[in-house]
Amino acid sequence: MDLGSDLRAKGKRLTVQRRLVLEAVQRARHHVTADEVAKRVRGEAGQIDPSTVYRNLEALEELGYVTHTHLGSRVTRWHRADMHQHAHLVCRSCGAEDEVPVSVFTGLARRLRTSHGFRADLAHSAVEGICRRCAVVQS
Amino acid sequence: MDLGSDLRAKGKRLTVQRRLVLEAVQRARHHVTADEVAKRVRGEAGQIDPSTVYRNLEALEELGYVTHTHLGSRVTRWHRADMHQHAHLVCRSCGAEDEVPVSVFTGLARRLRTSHGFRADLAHSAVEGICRRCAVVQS
DNA sequence: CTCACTATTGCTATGACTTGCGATAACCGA
DNA sequence: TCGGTTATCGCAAGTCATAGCAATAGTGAG
Ligand SMILES: [Mn+2]
Ligand SMILES: [Mn+2]
Ligand SMILES: [Zn+2]
Ligand SMILES: [Zn+2]
Repeated sequence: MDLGSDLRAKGKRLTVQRRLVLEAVQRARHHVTADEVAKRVRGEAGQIDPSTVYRNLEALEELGYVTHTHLGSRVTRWHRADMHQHAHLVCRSCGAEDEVPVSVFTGLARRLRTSHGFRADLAHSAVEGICRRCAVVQS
Repeated sequence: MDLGSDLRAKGKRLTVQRRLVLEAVQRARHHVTADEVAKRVRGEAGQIDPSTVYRNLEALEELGYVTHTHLGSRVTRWHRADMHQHAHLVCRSCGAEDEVPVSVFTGLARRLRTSHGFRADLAHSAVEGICRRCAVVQS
């Protein structure tokens, strides 16, 4: 299915801004912030309002074209939904980011599923903690 | 040790605002937002600036008097540090919150510790996902 | 008790969103 | 192709949290 049909099937519309926002996320190699998406769109086409970017990212997420994750800072990161999944470890002390495969979480995910009926998305928010290097220094 | 000595031992000072913020968190039965702390302080004493509340919560956290966690809505919740630990499950669809004992996470925590040297604080951010009831409805 | 030092306060500004609203433009049916 | 319906847009205003700065007030020394 193409974007236009997908959108209209949900009573939504394919606007130029929406298409540009999706293309900006898809062209990005890694996760991007909403502000970076806006800058990319402005470089490609004309002006676009920040609120339009936010609303379109949300709409595209509902359709399953993009997703977002939360890393340590207060900014949300967006990326195409078909990218390989991985979780993040963020050090509370030095801010270092590390990636781990989602397979590390499958055990816990299954446990939450069976004991609470809860389908957890454990890669959605970064795991905070103390990294190896900072642990050594502090002790 | 009392609050004043604890603070001065770290080169910090015991101000009226700081004491009021701590008392507000301690009197609360559950976790409270910074804004709720501000309201409580204003009810008890006079005016207090939001930024002062935020800075004092942070200072009291460094001393180990309070902690914070992140629930679904991106709002930070504060509570006294000596409360019993538990993690949160938040449903992405209906917003329902559920509590689970931290013991559910010890296996994963140990694994991250041995394989990455990372001391994870898995109860710090709520786990997002789909709750049992919403999973049934959607399928 | 008095005073100098400086941590902390209140206020203002900035950042990252979020929301309400009137104007615009997709979309669909005739 | 045209016109009405209404999703979406841009803009203004509001929220939560953080940061810079001058005025204020804990603190410890004398
Ligand atoms: Mn999220
Ligand atoms: Mn946090
Ligand atoms: Zn670190
Ligand atoms: Zn639910």
